[in-house]
Amino acid sequence: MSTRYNARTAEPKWQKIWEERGDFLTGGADDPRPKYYVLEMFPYPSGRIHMGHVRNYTIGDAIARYRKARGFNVLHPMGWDAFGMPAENAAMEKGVHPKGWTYDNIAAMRAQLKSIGLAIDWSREFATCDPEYYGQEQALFLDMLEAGLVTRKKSMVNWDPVDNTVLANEQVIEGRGWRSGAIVERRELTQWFLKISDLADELLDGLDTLTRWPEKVRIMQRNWIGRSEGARVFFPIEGLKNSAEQGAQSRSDAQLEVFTTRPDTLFGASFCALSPHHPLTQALAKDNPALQDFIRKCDQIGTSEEAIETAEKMGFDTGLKARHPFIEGKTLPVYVANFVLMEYGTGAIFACPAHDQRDFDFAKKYGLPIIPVVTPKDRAGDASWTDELLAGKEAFTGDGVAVNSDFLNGLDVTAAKRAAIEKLEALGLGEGTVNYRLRDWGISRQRYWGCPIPVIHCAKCGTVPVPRDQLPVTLPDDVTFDRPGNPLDRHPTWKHVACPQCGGEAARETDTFDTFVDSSWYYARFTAPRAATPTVKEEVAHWLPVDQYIGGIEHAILHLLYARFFNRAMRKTGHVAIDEPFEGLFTQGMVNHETYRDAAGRWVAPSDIAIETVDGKRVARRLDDGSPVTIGSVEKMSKSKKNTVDPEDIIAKYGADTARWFMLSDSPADRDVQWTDQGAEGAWRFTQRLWRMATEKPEELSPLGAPPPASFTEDELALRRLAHQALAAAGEDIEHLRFNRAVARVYELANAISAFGGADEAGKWVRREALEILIQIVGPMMPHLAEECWEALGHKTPLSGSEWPVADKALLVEDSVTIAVQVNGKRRDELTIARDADKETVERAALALDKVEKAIDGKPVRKIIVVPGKIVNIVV
RNA sequence: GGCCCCUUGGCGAAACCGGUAUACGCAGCAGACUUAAAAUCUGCUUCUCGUAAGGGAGUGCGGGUUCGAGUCCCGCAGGGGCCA
Repeated sequence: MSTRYNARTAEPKWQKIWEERGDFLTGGADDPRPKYYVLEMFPYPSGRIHMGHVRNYTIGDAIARYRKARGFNVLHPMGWDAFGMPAENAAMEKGVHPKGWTYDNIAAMRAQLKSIGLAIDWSREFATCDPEYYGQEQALFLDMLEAGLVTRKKSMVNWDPVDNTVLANEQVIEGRGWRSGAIVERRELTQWFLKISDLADELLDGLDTLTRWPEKVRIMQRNWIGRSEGARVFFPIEGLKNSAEQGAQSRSDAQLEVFTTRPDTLFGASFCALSPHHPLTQALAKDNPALQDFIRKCDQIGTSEEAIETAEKMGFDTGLKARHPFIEGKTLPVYVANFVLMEYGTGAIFACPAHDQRDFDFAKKYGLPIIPVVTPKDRAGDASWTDELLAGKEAFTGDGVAVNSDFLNGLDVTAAKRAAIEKLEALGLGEGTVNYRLRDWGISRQRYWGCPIPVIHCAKCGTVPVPRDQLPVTLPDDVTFDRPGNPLDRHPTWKHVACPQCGGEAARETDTFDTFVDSSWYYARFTAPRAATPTVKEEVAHWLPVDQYIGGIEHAILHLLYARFFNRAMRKTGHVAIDEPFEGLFTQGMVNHETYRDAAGRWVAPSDIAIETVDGKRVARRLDDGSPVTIGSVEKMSKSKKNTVDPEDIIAKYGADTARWFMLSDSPADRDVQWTDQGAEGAWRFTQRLWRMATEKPEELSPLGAPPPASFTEDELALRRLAHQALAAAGEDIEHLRFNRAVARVYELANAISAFGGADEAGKWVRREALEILIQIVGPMMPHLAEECWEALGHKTPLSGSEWPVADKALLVEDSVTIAVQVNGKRRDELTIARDADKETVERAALALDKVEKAIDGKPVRKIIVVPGKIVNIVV
């Protein structure tokens, strides 16, 4: 019965059986099995899955199936990150309603995901745009508002003039909006914020507990939080003209408050600088057109730190003088400078040009003094060093010894910082403090397709939360997208409501949440997706944290930091009982593909070309007109470069299992993988080979359930050992997401079974044992094919309902081992010897080898190192 | 510029705690089967000297530690990521 394996009929067949059996429905809280929660980052419903999804969900699926077979009660849900701008863009471009567009896309993508054969509990599915979900999100927000975790404040925002919305700093890439690509502008708006910076230390310390996270991600988050210890220093100001300007000070009696990470360099200070948005700057600008002009110029640079960093340093001398806290009678000029950020520290700095690059550049440009106060340790007392510094282009920012610094002289940087802070505190002119790069999370978006912020603005009562019994605040359906701006704001009736407190005329908040809010708690909602409260105590206690979270590295900072914060905020408001939501994190690599361009330099899709090998070189041509195509570099699959491969085409041609197998073979899951036709062909060939092995010669297999034979030959024992070793190793590999190694084990075992000759009863029994183990290992990775083979072998219970086999420990260790024999660290021969042979026996056997004797060449043996089971090294 | 990571055959890669480098796959070559092709099966495939037996070199480059280094340490080069 050597027919071809037909994925097109087998895959839907098993998908139906799994669904009917309810194999992947999660067991209740009373389920005696240990819990295992595996979650992949839920997709945005763009309408079509791409290869990145296939990789992400195949990895999670293999884990889920393996854990289930190992006796865990597995929670493996799926949902949709369904709010966001593409739906509104579609509305503007194609005139379809965001809601219809989104739910249609969800239906299409759900069908595609199902065709991959994922072991998902679809009964828990939800979309973030379901009112049942976002209503609970509004309830969470009100709780956080009450708990003081939310604030509303004026702030400078990144305004995207094309999308007409506020962007988070992380959404600004190289000064442009991450979606529209428009150059971002600065604007001041009143916004809702979640107070993530209040939890900066908690979030930082928590990173140390995340031992099952990639070190890389933890480092990125640590840098993002950017904790820096330093000092606040108060510089008394001279030359203020009127009290209005004094009133604008951050401290009374005309002091300028400055944050610095280098209080040890105070003696090298040569000027102070204010941000263009500092209150004092604003006050001074009121009757100073030149300064107003200067501020405008600064704003044109953009808001990103990078843009500000790379822009030419510009300054405006205010004419004010700041008194040096340590040096009696010394004053520093006060500038407004474009490189000082209002959002970092206090929006004002003192500058020490010798030891800060930006200050250095600025001082050179405006001819301000450069006073070195730290010298490198090996140049201490070397006068020429100062000349070199002044002549050069670079500030000295390293560690060294303090000089020209009065009471600090001779101290290293760390000690000098401490001493400077102590002195400032004694003088009442400053104090040690901690500053963070992390800023509060602005969550207001001027968009329609998002979760409405559940507050009402009343002229009399101020900002009033929407009463709980009026939740959810749902989006109106009758909106138009014919104009830019927020449709909620211009809706004729939606925003007009009575104030819940005084009953007077009031207006709803028309901003909606940043979609990162939606994705910050969906993992918790999956534990009780239909509950009338955001979470259910028993369910979150049972299921959280997520045991294994899987997604792209691109979310290393944004999503993962927000979710960690949100989870803490949920804990403080009584919705969850743990700090860290994701115990294990795995970041999978991207799917790449070669790129192709035609003679005119236009990108050409892989499906439009044919590749042949001519004289050992790969040559590509267009399929339609045969014109030559240049083969370019391998890059991340993207629509713009047209180097995508549609999963649907692959599934139609080879079946889902082939695509899954390809995704798990070869490259480690955390590295990028290159999609190639040959690789896909290879994966497909293996599916056929496995099917042949399971079906071709049933007469060479013992009947199902036949009793084990009394004894085995050496060959039989060898195959049994290999099978059980592969089983044990592959289990370990899958547990640690090392699928490429598990795949290699599968090939090894398959090769051994094919080469196995045993034809007697014992041989048939061993062949069946090995084959069944092979198919069970393959099960989590190519589930449909494995089921089909399993059934062909006579099993009545599907693999989806079968337990993972237990490897026989006695078969995992060999009786004899082959070890290498080295002479002076150089391998000369190998030696097969009993595993438990003692040192002396091994030494004697090693010395008796001809090649070893020859290599020793009569020289005296000085030492023999024996590592049991590994190696012998003879030193002569 | 700072922080972090990576570099192993023609290619993707493996090598667990410092112990036989290149498992497994892809591509390639040779052969079997076939009228022929596809499919399948068998063998070869790090480089180098040699007909062979056998020898030598070899994990980006240069050093070091060690009986022994792809693995640890120092320096350099190239590539990538994040933050600037």
